[in-house]
Parts: sequence; C-alpha cells; structure tokens
Amino acid sequence: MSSSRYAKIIIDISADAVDRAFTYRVPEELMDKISIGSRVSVPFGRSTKKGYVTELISRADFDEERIRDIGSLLPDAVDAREEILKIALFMAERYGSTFNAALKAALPVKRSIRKNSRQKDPARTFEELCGEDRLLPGEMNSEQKVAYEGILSETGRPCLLFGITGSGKTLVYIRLVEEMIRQGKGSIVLIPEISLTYQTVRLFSAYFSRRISVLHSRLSAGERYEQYMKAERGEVDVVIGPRSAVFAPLRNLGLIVVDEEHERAYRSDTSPRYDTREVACFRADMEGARVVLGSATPSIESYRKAQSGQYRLFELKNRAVSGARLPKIYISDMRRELAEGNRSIFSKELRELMEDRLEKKEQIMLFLNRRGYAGFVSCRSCGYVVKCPHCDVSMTAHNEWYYDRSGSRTDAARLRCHYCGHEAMMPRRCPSCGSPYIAAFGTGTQKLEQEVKRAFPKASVLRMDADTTARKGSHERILAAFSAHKADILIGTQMIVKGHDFPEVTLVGIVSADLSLNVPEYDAAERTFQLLTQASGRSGRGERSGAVVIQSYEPDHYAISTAAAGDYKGFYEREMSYRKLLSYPPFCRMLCIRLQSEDEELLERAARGAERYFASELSGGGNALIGPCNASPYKLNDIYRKNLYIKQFGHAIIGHNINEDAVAELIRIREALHELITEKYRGIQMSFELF
DNA sequence: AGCACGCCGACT
DNA sequence: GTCGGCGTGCTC
Repeated sequence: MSSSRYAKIIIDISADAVDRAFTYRVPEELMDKISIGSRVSVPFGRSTKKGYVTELISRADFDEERIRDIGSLLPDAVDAREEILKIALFMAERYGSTFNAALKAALPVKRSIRKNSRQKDPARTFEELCGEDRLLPGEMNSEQKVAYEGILSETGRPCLLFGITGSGKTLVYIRLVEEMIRQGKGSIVLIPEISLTYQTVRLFSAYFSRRISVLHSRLSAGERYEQYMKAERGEVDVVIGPRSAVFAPLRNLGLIVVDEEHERAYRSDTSPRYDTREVACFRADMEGARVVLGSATPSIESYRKAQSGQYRLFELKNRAVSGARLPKIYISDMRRELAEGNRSIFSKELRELMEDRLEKKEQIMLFLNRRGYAGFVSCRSCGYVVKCPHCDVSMTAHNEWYYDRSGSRTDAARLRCHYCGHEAMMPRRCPSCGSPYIAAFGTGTQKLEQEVKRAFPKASVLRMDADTTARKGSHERILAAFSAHKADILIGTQMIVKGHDFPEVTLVGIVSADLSLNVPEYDAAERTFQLLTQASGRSGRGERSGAVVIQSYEPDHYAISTAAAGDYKGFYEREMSYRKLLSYPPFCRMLCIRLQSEDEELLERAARGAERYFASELSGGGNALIGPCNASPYKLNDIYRKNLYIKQFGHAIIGHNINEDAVAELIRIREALHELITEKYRGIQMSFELF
C-alpha cells in the first residue's frame, strides 16, 4: 500500500459519460489511510465531487501534468468493501447500468438517526411483537436432516430446497444459520418482502433475537444505515431482509438463503434491474459461501438448473406438522355456470361452501387480483371506453363516499388510473356520443365486497387491498382483526395470499384464476400456478380440513389443473414443452430492451433504427429479434414505450451451463444497441432486462 | 451530472 | 452590436 501513489476513482455521478475510473494522486498524508473502497472527495472539473477508490496503482496511467490530488478522505462515510465493489462491477456489466447506479443500489445512504425516544432496535421490536407466542423450532425430521446434511456437504453449487407448504423449510434454514454461527460465519436470509406478520421474520427474530439485523420497509434511512453499520462492525450473525439485504457487509459470510426464490420481488424493477438470486450466487461464489434457494413452487428456471445439475436438489415431500391435511380443491367452470343461468360472481359450489362455512362459523378468504370497483367504464351505445389522459389504459371505477356540506353521506363513483393515479369523475353521459348508457364493467374487490354483502347479509366482511391499506398500520390492523375472528370473510388482492397463517380459514375462493393467466407475459402460466398453489395453501391450516374453489373460464388449462392436483412436476413438464415450442426461457436467454420517450415519433424512429441495425449487424449466431412492439401500457405518465426482445438460443441444446455464453452474447448486443441509440437518437431513454 | 464552448435569432 | 438558446464535448 505504501508505494501506491495513484488511485483510480469512480466519481459519484450516474451518467454514462463519466462512468469510468479517473486517476488521482494520493497526497503524502493519505498514503497509509486510503484503501480500496475508501470514500473520498476529489476535485472534478470546476467542482468537488465524491467518489470511491476502486484501485491503487504505483505508476501514472494518464498525463502526469493533468492528474490532480485527492482532496480528502471523507470521515465516517460508508466505505465500500472490496467485495461490494466487485458485486457492483458485476451488476453494471450484467444488467447494463452504470457502475455508479450499481453502487448506489448496494450501499445505504448515510443518514444519522433522529434519536426519537420511541425508536427501538428493530430486532427488539420483533421480539416483543412475537411476545408470548415464541415460536421456537423443534427437532428436524428425517427429510429435513437429509437436506441439512446435504447442504452442508455441498461445496460450490447452490442448493435448491424444494419443500411443499408446511414442510418446514424454515427450520432447515435456522439450523444452517446456527451451524454457520458455530463456525464463526455470518448468514444472509432473503425474503421477498417484509411485513410485520411474515412468519419467517418472526421465527428468525425470535430465535436469533440479539445478533440479528432485520431490514424492513418501515425503517428510515437512518435506521437502515445503522443496521448496515452493525453488520459492518461484526455485531450481528444474521441479516434478514428483502433483496437489498444481499449486499449486507457481513464479515466472513458463510450462507445466503433465498426464501421463496420464485418470487418476482427478487427482480429489481429499477435500474440496475438485477436478479437477486444471480447476485447471491455471484457473491457466494466470490466469498466462498453457500447458497440455498427455497420454494414450494420453484421457478421453472431454478428447477431446470436443478435437473441439469447446476444446482443440487433437496426435496421435502411431507408436512412437518403431522395431521395437517391438504385441502380439497374444486374447480368451477364459469362457462357452464353461465350456460346454466348463473350470472353472479359466485359459482354454485363456491356459494354453497360459503353458506356452509358461515353456518359453521368458520372463516373464508376470497381472492381477486383486481382492486377498485370495476375494471373499465364503457358506453353501451357507441363502445367508447374511458381512458387515462396520461396513460394508454382504461380507467378503473372506484366507489367513494364523502360527507357533503349538510353532513350527509354521499356516494360517488370516481375513475382512477391504476398506473399514474390520475382521477376523474364518473361521467353521467358518454363523452363521445352523449348517450346516458355508460356503465362500469368487470369486477374488482370493491364490487366483490358489495356482492358478498348482498348475498350474505349476515356475514361480516373485511377487505384488504391497496386502497384499504394506504394508511400506515392498516395492513396489520386488518390482518389482526381477521385473525381474531372479528370478520367471517376476508376479501383481498395478492396481499392476502402471502404467508399468513389463519387456522380458522377452511375455505379459500379464487374468484377469477383467469386474470393472471391472461396477462401478455411468457411466464403467465407459471405465475398463475404459483399464485393458485400459494392461495390454496391458506385453507385448512388448522385442525379442520379445508377446501379451495378455483373459478375459471378456462378450467382445463394445465396451470389450473396441475395446481389443483398439487402436481408441481406435472406443471413443470407441461410448461417446459410450451416454453420449448415457443423458444422462451429457459430454452433461450432473452434480453428485453425498453425504449421510451415523450416524443412518439422519435421513439418510432429509434425502434425502427434498432431493428434495422440488428438485422444488418447482429443477427445470426443463434440470435433472433422479436419486435419492436408497444410496451404494456404503451403510454405511461405521458411517456411512450416500446420493447425489443432478443433471444439467444444458440447454445441451448447442450443443456449444461448454457447460460453464461448466451448472456455474454446478449451483453455484446446490448452494448452495441446502447451505443447506437445514445449516439443517434438523443432523447430516448433506454433500459434493459435479462431473462 | 455540470459546465464551457460555440454558432445562430430578437432586443436593451 | 450583444444576450441567450441548447447541441457537443470534456472532466483525471
């Protein structure tokens, strides 16, 4: 370190033009203080900027005359550890972001905590929350032991822990973390999202109460920073948190667990659009740690990797708690219901089972993946559909009420855009033809609630969706009320499905399985299967056995039939043959290039330009371009969006480790198109996603 | 990201 | 004549 007279420094500006290292001279007094990852202040142009030291070198690699001195070493700033720099470099390369943007994703913002008397250590808060119902794990059963021993004996490969709901994956994680602690190593446990009631969080916080850091969305920037520094200082053995926790600066990392590995939340939706599982594997490989991916419904790509030997597979096929039975699953064919004259939201089966459960004072959950009152508003005379003026989507009707000047309650329908939040009045007459026959169609959770109340007037109903949980704490309040059996029926969107344990629920109704099946994405069936499996798992968790009703207009679809049969492998086979037929991942690697601009015409030209460039320079060698096509929605917040998809399946047939070559090829294509667009079509925003 | 340099339109 | 528009290019 003593001979390092120069430092390569990445300046803290997220722009392509400066996203490279600049060389600075290390002043005498900083020579023994600066190391890789140091946060420094440097003169840049005519201003002063912050930056990170990425390399120390002894000889100048730039015109000596023009090299400037490092200004100062920033006191108590968040230095990046060398591993984090390497991860950021990997992310910048793989996901096409700037190095800076990657570093920003990986490092917390330094912010001091406003010392507020009510603020506590988040781990403590969880401990108290768990209170008397300390959920202490017991002994592992034989399946769990096999997985545990196997994971510990595996070196090099990530492990996929495929365990049905209730098979006790968490106990395996806990024992692994304990073993790591015994070996003096730290662990990171990733979960798709943190809610106060999430079981894995509760178990971990109760079990590792002191030396755990819990990162959740309610932490302020200061608290987050504090938790980060605790890990940095070696004060914790376990960090549990969402995807960003994969960057936790634990010393001597031994294990990364990715729980519910199939969840979408593991893909970042802002640049850098990283896949947490890939980052976890990269980091673990670099630091000699193990990776465990756990799921009851593994993602197609992970299961495929387990099949091809890239991952090692462990299965938990039995429920850990004896006596817990799997629910009975009914599929209601809504076409037949309609043909038989049933035009209501409920199939005959669902209605009868609901009546039965209400009579027995058992609880019901109804799942519908659309909030608001109705999906769209349209004119029955001319067919006009009310659209958001800023987005290319139909407005959703919402029922709202307010107290007018005289103090009486008034109901009013309002229209809302679920993408940008734009609101408008429900028109009384068609804005296009003036006809009064304008009405709301389709069903959202609000309308479902209304229909439930009408059909079952004596039942008490709770609704949980983005609209009823807007205020802080309402999420927990609704779940607590339902848990205490203050309501018979809980209606909700996605958010009621995730990991909650209500022993008195003996009926789950999936009001429309088709909503997620019919989204225009290649993995719609996979996501439907996961959703149905997860929702079904909510029923009959206690002593009484449960039932599930799946309503669909497409009841023979394999995603529905295999989910109903609890047949993961059957689903996997069908889905794989579909993916193969249409050349979708994992039979290729796919790069999505998103272009956007306020200028629709410029966007059109850029997309065509990219298409032509691909055709003349990049096609062949197993590459194929799909598109350009309009993104969904085409216009969002007054910005037009188009996508191009490039598939790379030249190496796919080989089966083993196809991915890295294909990814390298797609990165090459991405760089070429990035250059083209930035040079020739200024004003176009560009981002990438890798599948 | 900033900031300067540079080359064309309407104003003190 | 010059003030100022933002296209282009550079920052160790």
